Order: sequence, then structure tokens, then C-alpha cells
Amino acid sequence: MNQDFYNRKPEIVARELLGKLLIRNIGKKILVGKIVETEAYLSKNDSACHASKGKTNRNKAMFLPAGHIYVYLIYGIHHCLNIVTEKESVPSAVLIRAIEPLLPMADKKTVSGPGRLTKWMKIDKNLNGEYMIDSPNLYIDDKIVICGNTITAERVTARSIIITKRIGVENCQDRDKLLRFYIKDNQFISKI
DNA sequence: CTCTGGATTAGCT
DNA sequence: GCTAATCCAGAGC
Repeated sequence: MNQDFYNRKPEIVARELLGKLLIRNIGKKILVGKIVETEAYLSKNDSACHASKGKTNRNKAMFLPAGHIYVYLIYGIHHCLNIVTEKESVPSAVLIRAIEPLLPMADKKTVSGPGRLTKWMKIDKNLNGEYMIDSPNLYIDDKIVICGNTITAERVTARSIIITKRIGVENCQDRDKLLRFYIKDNQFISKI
């Protein structure tokens, strides 16, 4: 995807990322997953957003221009993958919560959930601050050709998108905002 | 400096 | 259903 794709409101980007291919290169290995669940985190006016109270050492990647990667460690154990949206200095982002593994195959318990998919794709804070638009390591696309085989993104229609409250933000003011998006009936959604 | 708790998950009751 | 795992941001002193 180009920069214009990410340089929009996070709730728009979160919705349009559904069905797209998340591609991870590790040396000669390549992993591909279809994005099936996302959440939007607005900037200042969203108490659930890490950057709602300003820039810190942890969240500074969120202030970079759209298309940068924000990875953070949660509960001391799990990494979460976000794509920065909107223009520079507006700290909004989209959290990738679940993917459907296309290459190689994997089962639900390996990739469903923000902490599991980063483990499967070996995503950690080394990727924090990278720019997806020109990174060979981790990026998102509509299609990819591997050994002559073409894998294409799913075209997700509005009627097959479910919108709910975000997961895991129970104790904050903006917990009821409808900013979680997922593909209806997909088997890799983290929670119903 | 200390203390609390989190955009989670695995494992146990 | 409950809790431990384990790092670190943010608040308070």
C-alpha cells in the first residue's frame, strides 16, 4: 500500500485493511497472512490510545508519518503490531488483532490474537519505527507472487464487516467507542 | 525512588 | 471462572 492509503483517519484505514495481505520476510523465509481483525486508536481524544497524553519513549513511533510501524510490549510478554495513520505528529494507529495464515498454514491458536500473530511472524520491537512503504521486512499489499503462485487479498464488502467495541480497554472512558472491525464468520477472529 | 496496572495469553479449577 | 507470567510507562513521593 502507498502512503496515501495510510494517511487517513484510523477508523477508515482499519476497515480497509480487512482482507489485505500482511507480508513478513525473515531472511529467505516468507510468511503471509490475511488481515481479518483490526482496531482503531484515535489520537488525543481517545483515552484508550497510548498517545492520548502526549509523546513518550514508548509511543513516539505513533507521531511519525502514516505508514510507520508501532510495536510495543504489553504485560511484559506480548508484542502488539500497529500501523500509524494520519499525518506526522497526529498519533493515531490501527492495531492488527488477528490474521488468517495463508503461507505457511497454521492453526487458529497460533495466530488468532494480537500477541499470537506477532509471535508467529517474529515481530518485536526491532521493527518499531520502520516504514512499511519501503520496508522489505514487513508490509501490506493487495497481492504477492511466490514461486509463480499469486496470492490475492480478499475483497471485503461492507455487509461482511462487523463493528464492535474494542477488546481489553474496559477501564477507560472511551471503552464504548465502536472501533473494532472484523470479517464476519471468519474462523480466525480472536473473540466473538 | 517505589508502586500500580496494562490494546494478552496459557494453564489450571 | 481465576491467576501468573514479566517489562515498563506513568503517577506519586
